[in-house]
Amino acid sequence: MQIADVYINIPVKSIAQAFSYRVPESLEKLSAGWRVLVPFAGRDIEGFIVCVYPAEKRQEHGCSYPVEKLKYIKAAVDDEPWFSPLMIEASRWLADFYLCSAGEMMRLFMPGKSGLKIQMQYEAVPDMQDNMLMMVDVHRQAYEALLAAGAEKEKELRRQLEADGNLEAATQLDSVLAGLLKHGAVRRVYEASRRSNERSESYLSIERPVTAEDVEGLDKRKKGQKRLLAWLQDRQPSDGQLAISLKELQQEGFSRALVSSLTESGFGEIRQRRVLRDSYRDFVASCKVVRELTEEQQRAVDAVDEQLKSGAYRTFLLYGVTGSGKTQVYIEAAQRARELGRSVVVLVPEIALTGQVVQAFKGYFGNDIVVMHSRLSISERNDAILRVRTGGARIIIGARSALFTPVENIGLIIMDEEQDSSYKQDESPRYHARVVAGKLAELHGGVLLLGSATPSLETYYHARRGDYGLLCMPRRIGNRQLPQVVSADMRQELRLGRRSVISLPLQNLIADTLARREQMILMLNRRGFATFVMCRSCGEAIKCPQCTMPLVFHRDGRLLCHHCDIQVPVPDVCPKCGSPYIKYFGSGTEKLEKELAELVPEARIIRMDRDTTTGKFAHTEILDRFRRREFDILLGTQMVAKGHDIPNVTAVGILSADSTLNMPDFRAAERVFMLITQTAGRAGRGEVPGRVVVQCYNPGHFAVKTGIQQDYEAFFREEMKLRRVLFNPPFSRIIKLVFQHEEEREARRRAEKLKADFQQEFGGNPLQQTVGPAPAMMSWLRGVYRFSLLIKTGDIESVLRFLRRQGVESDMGIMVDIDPLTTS
DNA sequence: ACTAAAGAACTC
DNA sequence: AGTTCTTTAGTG
Repeated sequence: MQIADVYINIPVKSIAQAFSYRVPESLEKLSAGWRVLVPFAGRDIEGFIVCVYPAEKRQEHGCSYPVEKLKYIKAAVDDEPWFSPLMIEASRWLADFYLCSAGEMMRLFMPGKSGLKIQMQYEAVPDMQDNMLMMVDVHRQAYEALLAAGAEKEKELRRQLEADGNLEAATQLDSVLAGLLKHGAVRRVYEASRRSNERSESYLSIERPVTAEDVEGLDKRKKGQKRLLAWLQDRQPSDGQLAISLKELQQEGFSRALVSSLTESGFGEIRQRRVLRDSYRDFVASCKVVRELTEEQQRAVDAVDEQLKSGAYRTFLLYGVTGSGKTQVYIEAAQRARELGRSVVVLVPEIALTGQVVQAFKGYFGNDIVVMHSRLSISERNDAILRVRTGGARIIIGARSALFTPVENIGLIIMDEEQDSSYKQDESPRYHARVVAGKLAELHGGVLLLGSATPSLETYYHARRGDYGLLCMPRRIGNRQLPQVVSADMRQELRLGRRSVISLPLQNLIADTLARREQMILMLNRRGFATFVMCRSCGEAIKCPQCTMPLVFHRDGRLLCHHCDIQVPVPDVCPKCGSPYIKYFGSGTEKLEKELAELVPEARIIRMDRDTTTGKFAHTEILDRFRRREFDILLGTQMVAKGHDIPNVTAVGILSADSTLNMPDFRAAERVFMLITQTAGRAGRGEVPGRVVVQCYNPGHFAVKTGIQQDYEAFFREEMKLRRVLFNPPFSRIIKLVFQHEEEREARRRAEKLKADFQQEFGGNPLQQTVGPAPAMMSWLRGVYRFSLLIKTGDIESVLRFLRRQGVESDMGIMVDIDPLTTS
């Protein structure tokens, strides 16, 4: 008798452990990595097998639960294991590190949260007609309907009862079913179906070569068929086997009816085949294949190549200024990995940037490419996985979730713009793609290549220490100049009585750029119209009812919470004091758009922020239209600053470069520096040198200054001094714990308790510090008070052990964030 | 004395 | 999370 240890696919901390099941003889093929259907707590649910062993070895696997009491696995979900042993190992390690369950990590390796759709149905137990309960009409009607139908979902049963005219039974179906269940006249059954839906297409198949005689031999009246057959003869592949989809034939002007009549004349037949959806299939290469590398590029590629050949894991930082040709290095490195028969994962920070990388890679790798990100439908992702598994594509391009493509033998993981904050997942499990990529590369014996012009402090620190290989590319290709950046002091603007969002220097730049018929980008890092709405009588800002964050006014008249997407009607009077004096403050992209339209009515303006980029390709579409010069000005949130390369853009305006500088967060300066350099880097990608205006309130701050000078090294030196003094990363690592409880006092008390235990354990050790507890970012969220406690540590392993001992892992009231992006 | 609702415990 | 077991409040 075989026993399987199974993780249940429910993201709940309290059942984050393996449960054992007996493997039925019919399913003896099962091993670690299979997805299965198991009975659990009175229902059926999906689980992942992590281990299979004979019943006699039960003791060794650490549990004395009697074997006879174990339930049987019901079924397998797929025809093969879904998770490789390596994926399970990676999940285990990551779960240990991020203090979540291994099952929760494993879920990330599949598209959607589960592979099964499980629905509850009701089934009548036969021969219960004489039950006392059946004296009541409604019960009898429901029972008989179920008896006639077999098993049915509640919805279907209700519809059935309505159709039969048993309206009373239909309306009280809930309690009727509860009664029937209790008396054993009805039982619940669970129907599981696979979640992926496969798409197929019809195609014309002709298995023997079409000859000129065939075409001639057709009846003279069959003109259309003759034309089609002749066309097919031209398109004939060397082996003579034709298989062309009806859709393609239709596009060539051959109707379905015509194709059928051709088959009736004895040529081929119409068949069905599965198609693997790929919305990026028709992307064309954006540039011609370049073989010549600069000396710097060549050195970088050689270093990666040598490491790849050694088969040992190592991380490299490709530290190259904007325009130094990092993409070419990625392509060459990927080529080397593919030559060794290994898979490649290419990560970009934003889904919208995948298209661009696909275009860059297409010319070199053709259909060896597959795209993977969360905006693809689950079915599309399943198709992509199948393409990887059947060997059709081994270069995976996508956003952070692409890391979890179930793929074998990864030789190279590339993370472009590695400093980008979107590499951190902001919901549980709160992983950082850099950490996951590092672990995967280590387990696969591969190379992790981090690329950036302005690396995160952590990464650059490790590269300088020699933990990572450092590959520098300080020169721009063709020695193109860096853009000229000037600041506009918004305090002075105000002193001169100028209250517009757009400063005079920026107005001049806009006018000049338009006059020269060049394009420009404006970045304002807040969407909406007015960023907060306040009562002028009592000073109260209108807040989100769920999370108490201030609401943002949008031009279409909606009040939105940018955190939980809740929509609230705009009040006529203050909800607190009843005063009608409600005023709108702050400016977002919508207001900028309006002011800009008034300032330069002749300019063609397009806005890009989360409100205008809802669709899968909305983002690419806006950029493409801008690239085609349908617009003069692209304005938007920081998404306009990320990675794309538009040659005719010669000017950039950053509207609020340092608005987040005073946030109580140790990364505030880093964020401001990155924002300025990244955005400024959009200017002057073509022949004309770029010009940039940075509007700010703190032109003297070193992050603003070094940002304007685009001097990463200077910023790094200055910021590292502060980080060292304050024991902040990279000199320490931070763990954020958020304690949540309905009672404010209890939330605080539990935070204090953990802090006391921590000090008991590590007290006096200068490398083990706590900060707080303090009210968390959203101190009240959906009826729950939140307090956060920070741990700064020089020895994260021992802290993780301590937290595990404290039961943090399985405590629903504590949210853990390792290496959080913000500390507030 | 019995039923419905609310809360806690448990899930191989 | 969802089911079932346990306790408690509610009813005539």
